[in-house]
Amino acid sequence: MSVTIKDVARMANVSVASVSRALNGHSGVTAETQKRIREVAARLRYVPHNAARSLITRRTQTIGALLPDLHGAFFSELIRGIDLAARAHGLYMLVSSSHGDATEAAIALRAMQGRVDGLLVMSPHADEAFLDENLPIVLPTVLINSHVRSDRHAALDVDDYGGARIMTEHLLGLGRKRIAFIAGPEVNHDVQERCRGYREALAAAGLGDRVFVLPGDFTEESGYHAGKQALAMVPRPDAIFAANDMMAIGCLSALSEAKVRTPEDIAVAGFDDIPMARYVTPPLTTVRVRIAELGEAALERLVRMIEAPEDAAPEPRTVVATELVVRASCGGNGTVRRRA
Amino acid sequence: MSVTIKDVARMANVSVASVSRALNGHSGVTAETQKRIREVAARLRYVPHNAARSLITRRTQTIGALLPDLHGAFFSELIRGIDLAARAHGLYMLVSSSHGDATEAAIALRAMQGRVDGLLVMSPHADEAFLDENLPIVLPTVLINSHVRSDRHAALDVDDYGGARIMTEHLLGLGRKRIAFIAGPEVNHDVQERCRGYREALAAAGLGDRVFVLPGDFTEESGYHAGKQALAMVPRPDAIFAANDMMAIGCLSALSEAKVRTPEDIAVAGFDDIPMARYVTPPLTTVRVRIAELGEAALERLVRMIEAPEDAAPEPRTVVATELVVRASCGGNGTVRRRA
DNA sequence: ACCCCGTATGAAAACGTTTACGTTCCGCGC
DNA sequence: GCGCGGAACGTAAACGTTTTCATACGGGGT
Repeated sequence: MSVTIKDVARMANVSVASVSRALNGHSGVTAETQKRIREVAARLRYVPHNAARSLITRRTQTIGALLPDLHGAFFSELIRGIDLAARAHGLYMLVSSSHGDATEAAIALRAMQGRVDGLLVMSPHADEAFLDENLPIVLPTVLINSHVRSDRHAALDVDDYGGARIMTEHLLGLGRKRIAFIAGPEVNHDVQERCRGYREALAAAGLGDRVFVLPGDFTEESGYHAGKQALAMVPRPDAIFAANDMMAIGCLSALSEAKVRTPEDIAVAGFDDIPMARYVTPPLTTVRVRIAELGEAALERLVRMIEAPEDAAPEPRTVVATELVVRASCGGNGTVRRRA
Repeated sequence: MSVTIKDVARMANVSVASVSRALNGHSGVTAETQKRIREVAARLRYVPHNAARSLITRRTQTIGALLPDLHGAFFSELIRGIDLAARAHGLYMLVSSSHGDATEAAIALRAMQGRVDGLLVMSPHADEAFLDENLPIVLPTVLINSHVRSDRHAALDVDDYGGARIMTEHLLGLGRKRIAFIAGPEVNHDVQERCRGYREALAAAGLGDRVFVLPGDFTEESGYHAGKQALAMVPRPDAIFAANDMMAIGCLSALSEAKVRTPEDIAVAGFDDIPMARYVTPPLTTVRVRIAELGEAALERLVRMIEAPEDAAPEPRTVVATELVVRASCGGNGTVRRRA
């Protein structure tokens, strides 16, 4: 059996109330009593039972993170950013991921009830109705990269559109005229925005009839296949812009296999700037997303919501900047251009 | 205010006991009563308060993971493995990381009290005394890659020694005679074991006097510097074995910068088989550690401990296998050799 | 008709905290 | 000397569950 506050109280010849006060640093207890209680607590190795505490205080010092998956560099970085910021606020992080379908996500969401002070949600299933159905009342929630536009939940997005647009413009600026785009999973909100950036950049350049979208699913293999497809096109594209880095890397393999030179014959660009992007041959031009910062920003936002009184004005939807990272795969010179 | 079990009971004209029974699928409640209660609960969007529940059941359906850091592919994979297995058991994962010193780790450890059913610990600070001091009584605990040898806690290790030894033997088998080793942080248990594997393989080959250990700290930069140092040695090594992949990659940069050919002049090998290893030029020969499997195995072990009755015999210390992955950086041909 | 037993249900205790509210006591000003 | 105020401390309620125990009820065996 675990040692409880009662044991400490008995040993120190005080009431449980005094123990609670002493250990939490509240007033109403003599310095010497406090000292005595602290000593007894330390001797007994007393550690308060958090479930009991949060039952009464309605605080758990924990935030929940609902993620679709944990695969790859993106989530790794996201979690790291969240954890970093959480730690700074003395918060812990309850992680739940890999829910393939909405039912699983719903179960996970409900399991968070009474365990967390707030929620960070990044899930393709998290639409408005889903949240209403499963989210108990007023749990502060921040949506990350969600297509949901609600004024009841805060939202934080990556500037996918801006990043894709500036990349497309960069390729156009290098003189490329036939730019193909490798898309990702259709349901993915980021993909849609990236694709939109690509389309609109072309349209703005008067090349609206040169939109070539190849299918992909974010995996290296799909990028490889898309690369093959691009090679089969007549006339061939002179640039390929993939919706993420892994597909761009797969595409590079397809090109080098076909002895097509990068960037001379076909320029290649990706999106995300995963660590690997610097190390492939040739180094990959891409759009950097400061993922850890995204996580940090999301958590900071959540903390503000948790601490804010009811009446607090809802903050506007926040957009996290992306930046263009030019490397050899598109014939650039290695500069980084930041974009708001 | 949140809707509680009492609200459901009142609305359904039953007692809270019946609601509890109905919702938890216990016997002692008519099928039709159960149905009615379920309907009311759904209508009111009732979600049980987990803190209250675990206060009485002494179960939280949560395991804690105490990690030193979240940086890099290793922890990403580890967490993924843990999460995967946890999800299969209906468990959630409370993550705490980045505790720079023992004090922070202790705070994190204590904060887990009453929040988790078991603990996965991977921390350089987690020695026997530390655990005794801060770990409340009988919380089931699995130590990952720890140097602590205790029969009170379960332990799970990567076969660092075996992996390093087989890699060194492989390099020797290719005819390399002067093999340098780039070490990692001194306190790191894995590093020590890897270094031991390297030393003993050399000793077994009668090359005990050709042990060259260069300092490193697991970062790419330190690998780069170690590469420079290796180049300055007379006579030069004909192979460099880095204690992890990132240092091997940094080393590759140093060599290519100095126009030294890999593998013709100097073979290079790493350890971990991070995703990037396949993509660098030349692709990196390395020792694969199935990190996700390590995480899964650790969690499975923990689950067994949680479910096991007190009297259960302690399982022996488990070692997770590594395998040799031969790629171009040491002149191999791309095979994988498994090792128990 | 009566007893008994199993089943459905309710009342209440318990889990370990925090905190509102009393109570005691001491010192101070009149 | 007396009342009064405030500090120190204790008592007990509250948080939302689960579970033990008691109770009511209905039916079958005698």
